[in-house]
Amino acid sequence: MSDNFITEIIDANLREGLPTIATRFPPEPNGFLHIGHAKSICLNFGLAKRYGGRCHLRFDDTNPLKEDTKYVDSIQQDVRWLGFDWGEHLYFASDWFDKMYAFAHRLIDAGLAYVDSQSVEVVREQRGGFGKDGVDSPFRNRTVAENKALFTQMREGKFSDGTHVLRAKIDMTHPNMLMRDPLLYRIRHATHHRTADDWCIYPMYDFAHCLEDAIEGITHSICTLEFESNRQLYDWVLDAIGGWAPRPRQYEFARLKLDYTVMSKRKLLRLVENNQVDGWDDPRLPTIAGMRRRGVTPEALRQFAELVGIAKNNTTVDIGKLEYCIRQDLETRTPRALAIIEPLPLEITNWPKERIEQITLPWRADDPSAGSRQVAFGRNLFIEADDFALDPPKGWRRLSVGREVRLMGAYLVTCTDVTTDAEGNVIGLKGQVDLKSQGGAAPDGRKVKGTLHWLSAPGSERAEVRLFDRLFSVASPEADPDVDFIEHLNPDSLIVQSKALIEKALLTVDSESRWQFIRQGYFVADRYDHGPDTPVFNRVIGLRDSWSQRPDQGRPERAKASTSKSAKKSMTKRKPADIRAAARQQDSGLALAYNRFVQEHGFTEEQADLLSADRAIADFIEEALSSGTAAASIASWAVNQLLVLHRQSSMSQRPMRGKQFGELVGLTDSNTISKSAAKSVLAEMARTGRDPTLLVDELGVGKAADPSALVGEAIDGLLLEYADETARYRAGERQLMGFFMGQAMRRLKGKADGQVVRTELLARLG
RNA sequence: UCGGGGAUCGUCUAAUGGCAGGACUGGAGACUCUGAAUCUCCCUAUCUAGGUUCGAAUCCUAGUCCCCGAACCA
Repeated sequence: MSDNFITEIIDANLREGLPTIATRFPPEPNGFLHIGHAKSICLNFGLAKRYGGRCHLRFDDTNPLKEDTKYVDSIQQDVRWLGFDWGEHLYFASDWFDKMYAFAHRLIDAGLAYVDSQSVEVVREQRGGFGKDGVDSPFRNRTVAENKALFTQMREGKFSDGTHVLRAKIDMTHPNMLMRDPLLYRIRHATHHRTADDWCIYPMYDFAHCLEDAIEGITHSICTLEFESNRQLYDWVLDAIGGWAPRPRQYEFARLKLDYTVMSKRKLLRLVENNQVDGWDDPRLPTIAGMRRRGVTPEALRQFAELVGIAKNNTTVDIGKLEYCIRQDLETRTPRALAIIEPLPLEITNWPKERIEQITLPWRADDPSAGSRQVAFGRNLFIEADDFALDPPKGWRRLSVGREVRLMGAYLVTCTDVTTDAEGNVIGLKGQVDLKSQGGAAPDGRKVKGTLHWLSAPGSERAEVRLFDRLFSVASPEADPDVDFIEHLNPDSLIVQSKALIEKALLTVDSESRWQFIRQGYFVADRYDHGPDTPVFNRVIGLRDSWSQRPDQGRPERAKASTSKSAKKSMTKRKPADIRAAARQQDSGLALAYNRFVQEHGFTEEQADLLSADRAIADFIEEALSSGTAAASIASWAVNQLLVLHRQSSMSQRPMRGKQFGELVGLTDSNTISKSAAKSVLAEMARTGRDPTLLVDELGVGKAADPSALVGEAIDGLLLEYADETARYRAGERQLMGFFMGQAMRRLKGKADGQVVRTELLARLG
């Protein structure tokens, strides 16, 4: 697995002393896994592998109404097929129901949870909305004893569904809707697929998931972006209970979206239930089971996950990338076989009727160790209907009347005659082979560009071939909210060719064995329907074809102009400027500071605004101003350097004093140190609170007595060491200046001005 | 309307103040007993506007656009 923002976090955690990592893949057993899950599986298991940690497979089975054992089986099968192993770490959320129940009691004891006894509708109503505060439930202040008694009775089955819930006591006016007293437990008299009727109350996701992680010792709980808001609640629950080691943390990445398909369980389910596809493992579906049946390999899927990468951008991956991974993987692993999808008879008129010649063809032309087999050649042959043209276009290399092509591994043939039916369709060809061209080589060395695959009547068998294509005919079937995605189904996503021909050797191959049908594509013997008497092959993916134009040659149709309601209204957030103004309104000290900054010290209004929104900063600046350094310099440095530090950790928490900051800025004003040197001094000063003059000495960044001599010397050395780059620069690669500047500045440790260095560099580079 | 995220080639993804890189797609060519594969070359990007800096995709400010969140779902 390559680096990404999560591996960076893990690297940092490990450096800080975390002994090992544990991740988990936590599907709910209520549907089949799809390629989006594959990305997550590769991430979680891949991380565990990379860092020598572990990855749990955990079924998040907290909702008995939706879940079923049949899904837990299929999910395990899919994960294993993808190539991952959870060892002994197979868990179910339901394994921890007892513990969770006990934790809920602890929350009640701490006064952090209460039993509410209102209807769903009322609870929803009270929650408020975005920008609209919620209101407290009348049951919010029940006593601990009351809550404990009620919750115990809930567990004992004294109440019917929907009469009571356990809620966290947080804040009904919280800006994050999830924090408005979220539900922790609800009553559900339902039989659970594992715990049967042991329970009639079940924990909600936000309460259960973080506890599952904590109980199992998960260190990095990785989920998709839509759970970002849930993180706050995740942390709340774990902190409220406390005492975790390791304490799990949640991180979110962007889930996979693909062109020309849909990924949500709901939409997939609709396709399955409406019989628009043939079950969850229909080869056109992006489900793992479907892709397996389609003939895609786990290696290709893992390679795809790797190529797509892990980030936080909301993106849609070009399905061509998946197709590339599939082709690349199959290219190296499949033997080459002959098959004709739409046969067109070709009679070799100069070949004796009874004569059959066994032609030896290698399974792979590039690898003799792959072996070979014999294919019968005779008078009555078939070629691919597409390989003949009545009226050949420019550049046509295939067959046409009067043209010569090679029948792969056999003979050169010239078409002499064509028969058509009443409608003008070609129904048969006649031709003559050059009998001296056995093996396919021209006796006189003449160039024959076209090479066709072929089969003879006695050397072939009928087979069913299923040609799959993209499920939807547009790139973003979900883009337009006014059009049902079903409307965009590609009518040609499945074409069954029952009169295809395969060479005899393919009759006995195993189900799920994969082949390249030469010049056609990659095919797999169907996992279920294929057998010696009923050969059935699925086309995994066609070969790349730079001759015939794909139907979607041009740019894929991207999302139509999104006219959804949510897109139209511009979401204006509370602006930082407003927050600062509000701070000054609340605190007259800040307002006064603002005025002083502008009137007494000549700050620009923008500078004054930025520096007077927070007491720690405003006071710090006032102190810096007392150092006697020019106010303009202080303002500029404060805005551009100090605020960043302040954001990382408040100035009030730092050992550095305002006076020291003022002095440092003064050192640059007086040209004692360069600005870049001052930045490194500032970093150190902010950390340790030591005096700037001291640090300048210690870090050795004071300006040299004769800077240009020092600079010249350094640059001469540089140009010698980087002769290549120097030559490239002189040849015109001016963007290398940044490289030279970087090297020079590093070497000079800030003893010189950037400006001087640049001038000298320019002079010497010519 | 409130809160949380995100904007880099057509697509996905790097660059953590110092040569905007890689992959897919697309284009051109070479080779070819698969119009495949392989090889070579090429096209194309830092959301906008200001600022700081010798130097900004990266830091500061303002703006624009996109995504997610108000199930007793996960």
